[in-house]
Amino acid sequence: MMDWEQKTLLNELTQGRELTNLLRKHLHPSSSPQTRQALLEKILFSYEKALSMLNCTGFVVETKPTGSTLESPASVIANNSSPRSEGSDKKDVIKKRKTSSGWTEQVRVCSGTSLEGPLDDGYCWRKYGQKDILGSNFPRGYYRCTHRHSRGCLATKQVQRSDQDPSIFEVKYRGRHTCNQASQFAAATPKSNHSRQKQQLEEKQKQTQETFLSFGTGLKVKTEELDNREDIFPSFTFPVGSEEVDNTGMFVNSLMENDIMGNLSPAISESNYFSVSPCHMDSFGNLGQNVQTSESDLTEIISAPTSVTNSPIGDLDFSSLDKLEFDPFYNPEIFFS
DNA sequence: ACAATTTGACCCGG
DNA sequence: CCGGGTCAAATTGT
Repeated sequence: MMDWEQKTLLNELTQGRELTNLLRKHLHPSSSPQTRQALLEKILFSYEKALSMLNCTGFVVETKPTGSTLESPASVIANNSSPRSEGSDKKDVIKKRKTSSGWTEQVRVCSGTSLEGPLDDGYCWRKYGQKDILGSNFPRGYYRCTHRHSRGCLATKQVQRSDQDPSIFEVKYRGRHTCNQASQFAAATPKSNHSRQKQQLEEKQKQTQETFLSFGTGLKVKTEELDNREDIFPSFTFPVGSEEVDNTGMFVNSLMENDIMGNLSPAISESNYFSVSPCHMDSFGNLGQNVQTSESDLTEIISAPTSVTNSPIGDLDFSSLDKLEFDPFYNPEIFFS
């Protein structure tokens, strides 16, 4: 069977096509412009994601002129492509990934004296590894988005404590979170939907609150950007981030240079739909099969693994979602080829 | 019981 | 061959 990424990719492209077809249908003047707009956004998102998967090195989405261009070689991080385990597949596809992909950004965070509760960026991370790095005294932790498999979220990060100043943690992000979903409707279970939404809200509040808190306490934050051009995604991807470092019980958090409160500025044209949103959301995203043995993600999978129907990432949370109503189209109905 | 982390093995590029 | 990244079985946590 194809590996997970391939499948996700396929889903993405397929979805893109279907959405485009839908858009064509809705080209009639009778359709609302909002609908069209929504479809458009989705399509673009699909493209974006697909491209990012294919080309981890350099998809640039016309971002703001951050100016700073880091020439630093940036750590080279190879892409995983689930190597072993499926010895069955032969020559096939996409194995040619650029290994020198850059990290979306590097953030150095110094947590002040006070370490409050799990300051977290609203994303759910799952640690999948830790390694001692030769030059360093402290190990490096590897995290990936909890919803990697269930929603195809490719976000990843590394956290490493600084040698010089142990209170500083360097956090590198890679990939963008695609686990954000709106779907106030959708939801297979309307009942739990409510509580979930509530949760979500709370999360958000907590988050902001905490963030502010930490600022108040004099958190020192420094960020640097790795060479822009190589960025898979522009910096607005991670408005606010934070991390907790296991054993030590310490926390780090990171933010982007100029925007502290998710105040994603300028040039982000229409990208604001990447608003920070917590990870607990309902979803119906799925990712069929080949999830096989792998962990708990299974529990999140709701719909049938039968095909490429649903997008693993589900919808995006376009800022204006509540207004729009493209829900109807998002049904798996056809979605296939 | 399930979900997340730990940790050594494995893989891959340089 | 080595170092860094990821996997996955075992372990720990909830």
